[in-house]
Amino acid sequence: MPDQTAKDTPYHHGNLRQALIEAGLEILEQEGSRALSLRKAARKAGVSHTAPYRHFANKEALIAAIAEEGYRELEARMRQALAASPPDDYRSRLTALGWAYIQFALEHPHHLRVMFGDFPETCQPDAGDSFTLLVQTIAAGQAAQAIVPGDPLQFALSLWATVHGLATLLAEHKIPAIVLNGRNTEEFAKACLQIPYDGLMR
Amino acid sequence: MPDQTAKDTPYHHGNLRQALIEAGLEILEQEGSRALSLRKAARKAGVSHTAPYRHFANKEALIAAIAEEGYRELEARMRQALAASPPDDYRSRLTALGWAYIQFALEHPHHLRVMFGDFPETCQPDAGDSFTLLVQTIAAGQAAQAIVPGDPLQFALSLWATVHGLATLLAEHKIPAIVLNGRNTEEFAKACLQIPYDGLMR
DNA sequence: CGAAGGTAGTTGACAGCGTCAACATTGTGT
DNA sequence: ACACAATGTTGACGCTGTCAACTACCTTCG
Repeated sequence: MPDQTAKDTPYHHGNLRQALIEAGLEILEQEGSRALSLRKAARKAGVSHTAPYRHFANKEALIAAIAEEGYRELEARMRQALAASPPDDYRSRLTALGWAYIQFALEHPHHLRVMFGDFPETCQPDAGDSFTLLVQTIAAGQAAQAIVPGDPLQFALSLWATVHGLATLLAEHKIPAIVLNGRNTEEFAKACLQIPYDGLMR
Repeated sequence: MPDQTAKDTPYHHGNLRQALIEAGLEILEQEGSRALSLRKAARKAGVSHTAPYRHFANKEALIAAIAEEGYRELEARMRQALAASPPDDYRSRLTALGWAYIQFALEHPHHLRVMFGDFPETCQPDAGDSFTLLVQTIAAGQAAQAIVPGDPLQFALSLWATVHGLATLLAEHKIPAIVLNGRNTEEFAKACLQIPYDGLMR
């Protein structure tokens, strides 16, 4: 679907803010983060090149909004993965969380970059809910005597780092081919996660 | 030191390629990756705005060269850390490798972003040597019966992911303040690393 | 109903960017 | 000495983010 023309846009767009976010998302998927520009998003939404400034203070603000969209999607996937995994098998539950994260990264590498890239003000609170999900899972595992005692925040961050590192390295194709060695990405990634799990499980 | 003027630059610069890399590095440190431009680097090196094209095919090529510089520095630091740690204590050796990586990330966050960012063609081979260092350390630990048997490449990647994830999250200030909780970054990061180590050590 | 004012969108301008084509200068090898 | 290759310069193009000034529409109050 090409750019909007002057068909159904009677001067006032209706919901330009959301349209710009979606246009930006499309650009991201199709052309990557380098190609993401305010003007292109505006063109895609069928408005003039400065119309976005009525909804976003600057380019960064649009990017931040796109990133937030990503945080929401990521959290939804993680929540879903958790709901679909056995309630008592904490290793499975943690694996499900990690794999959901990595799947998101593989399907939307550009979106991930925007979420965790250099764009400031996109700090903690955004990924906070997903992180909390991990902390709670660990705490539950500890309550069930399945996970070693210790600061759940510390444990969560360690696992988060492993998953996040794996996700970004996979998404940016920074994994040496020798390491992957033709293996299925899913089985490979999950195998990587077992190592810290072995350190946490009892 | 401001831009070069027409003092000591007798038309031919002498070693413009390296000068541009260093100029780019300076811009990176001082103004971040968003501010890095061919024209600015050229200005800093005291040449016209298209002179860089005699040494780099395009902006990406300059960035790739800067990234390579980073890979070299990172590898040097890791090698140094390994040399300075006890030869038989494999937990210490792995911790030293990880902490060297994280220190580099904290001191040069923008450089790290360029090394592992979206700039293509900056793939595996570059970080390869540092990665090999990790693989060798693990293999040595296995030979000494200090590390659990298993594919050292797999183990290395898992640890790499943890360290890389921690490094990027710290560098981008994506660690929720609650987690850090006023703790010393070094002790905190090292504590995070102990979890996968517990899974690997015997 | 009609004027007032705010909200949302437009036009035009500016400087900075990456890149290309054409040209100028310098060093080198025959 | 001269041609040639390597290196650097000038000028142009279209793209970008952003600002200022202007315009169209909606709402709301008199």
